[in-house]
Amino acid sequence: MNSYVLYKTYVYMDVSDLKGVESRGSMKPVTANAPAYQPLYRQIKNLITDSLVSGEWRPGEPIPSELELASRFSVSQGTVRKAIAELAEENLLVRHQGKGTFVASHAQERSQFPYLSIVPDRGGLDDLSAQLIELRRIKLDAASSRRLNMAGGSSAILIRRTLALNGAIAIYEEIRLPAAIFKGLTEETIESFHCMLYSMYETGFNQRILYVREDLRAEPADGEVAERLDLAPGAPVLVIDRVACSYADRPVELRRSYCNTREHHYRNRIV
Amino acid sequence: MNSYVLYKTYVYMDVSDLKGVESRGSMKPVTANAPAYQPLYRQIKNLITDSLVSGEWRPGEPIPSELELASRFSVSQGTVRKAIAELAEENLLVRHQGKGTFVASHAQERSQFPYLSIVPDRGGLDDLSAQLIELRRIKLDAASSRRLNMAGGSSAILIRRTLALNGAIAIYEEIRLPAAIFKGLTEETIESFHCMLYSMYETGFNQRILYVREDLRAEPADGEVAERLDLAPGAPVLVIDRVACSYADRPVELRRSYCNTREHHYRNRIV
DNA sequence: GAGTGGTCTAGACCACTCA
DNA sequence: GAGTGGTCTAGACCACTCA
Repeated sequence: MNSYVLYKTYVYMDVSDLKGVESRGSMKPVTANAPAYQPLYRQIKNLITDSLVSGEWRPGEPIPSELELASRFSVSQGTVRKAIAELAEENLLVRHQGKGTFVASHAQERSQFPYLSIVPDRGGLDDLSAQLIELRRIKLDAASSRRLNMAGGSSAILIRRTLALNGAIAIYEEIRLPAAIFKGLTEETIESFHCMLYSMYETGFNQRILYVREDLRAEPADGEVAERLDLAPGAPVLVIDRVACSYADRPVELRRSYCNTREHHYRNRIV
Repeated sequence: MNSYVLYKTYVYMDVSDLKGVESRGSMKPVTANAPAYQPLYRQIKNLITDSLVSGEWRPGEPIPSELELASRFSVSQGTVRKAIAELAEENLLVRHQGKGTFVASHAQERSQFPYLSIVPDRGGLDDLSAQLIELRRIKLDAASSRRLNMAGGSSAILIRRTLALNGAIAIYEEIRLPAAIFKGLTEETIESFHCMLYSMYETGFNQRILYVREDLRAEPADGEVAERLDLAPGAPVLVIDRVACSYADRPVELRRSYCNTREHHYRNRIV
């Protein structure tokens, strides 16, 4: 178990317990090196997050029960519940009444296509398939390096592919992955996970995608894009620049998607 | 005060209190006409929502304190807190420690430009201004009527305008509002609220926008769009079709925005 | 100092799952 | 029936705001 100190400023304490402690019930840290004051449930939340990041509990696995964690951390069940509630809200954990609390996993998610916002204009999305064009090593340009918090010229893996929605190719995309994180990734690995890249990141490389940021633009289709999407050169195409992030806001994937929006659109809900 | 019956299936009850009551501690409703079982805090949440919809408490105003509501509904403060927490999560209420809980209002929001996802490629958005082109009455076509849950051919108000971001026109948009809801809306009303339409809906017409759904496409700019946005005819433009909804998922605005994305983009975060 | 929301505890019981 | 998460209560005290 990790070692840690909880700062219970709310707890009833005899003054004799407070030897060497400077403040009590204040916002100030208890010792000079201690982190700034946080409510207990947030400290518990951070401890649980540490265990998730370290891989003590893996995606899909159950974490200890609320009562067990309460006993481990010497707090009430209610405090553990509040910590877990926030983590569930942020999609790090999933709770199932009667069964337990589990580490969230793309492999067993309600949404079959996580973070795919492109949908057919009419009817639902039943079938998604990917056609790999190539996978090769590259050196990152300055802008991409910066977006991945990496040094300029770092090596990366470039994946190019098209996606067919309900059988019709609608997306061409280029994906850049830091080589340092995705050591040993091959075309075979990708194919064994079908098109579920985020399941593969999680299972194969312990990189769980928690959220993505996207920048969208309308641009004219160029040579290869136009060809892949069966568009006339210069025809409008929806370009999506994505950064996918893991724990602690760490960016682990860059993706540029070119979407033919003649029979599809990008669906979004705000708030 | 509204009249209501709370179903406390968890409460200690003497059997003598249960005359005429069919079930106890089960999922079945207590009477034939009663709504399906819900936890107490959700019943409280619905009662508070009713008061918001009816206008008992108006945007920006404080609602009664937690202890006062707990006493009104004869439940514990914790149960009221849980109801309020969900409403705050859904942006219906805003809590301020030490001050109270307030009905959320676009007029006093952290974000100055609610639901505006278009941002400049470099630098922040400091200044937003609108140029009204026209406001006139129209009959809705079939598709628009359907999206607003209205009968075909209903009358509506059409607003056309451009938006300038940091001084440069980047958006041309057409807005359709049900005439039945926005009776008496004039150009002067809009101008008195500057470009803050959602503040106007809220203050002038008691329609608070809670969320929006958007469908995005890349399309070629046509005559007027191209002209307004200073684009060559056929140049790619980002088209956003929005439905803005109020309480109870009621759609109250249709908006089609054409965005020049040469120096701006649509920014989104998923999960 | 009075009043507000925020945190924390302890304990009871319900709803659900699985063996 | 044992174990899980979910709801609800009562009560104590903290953090913050305002007069």
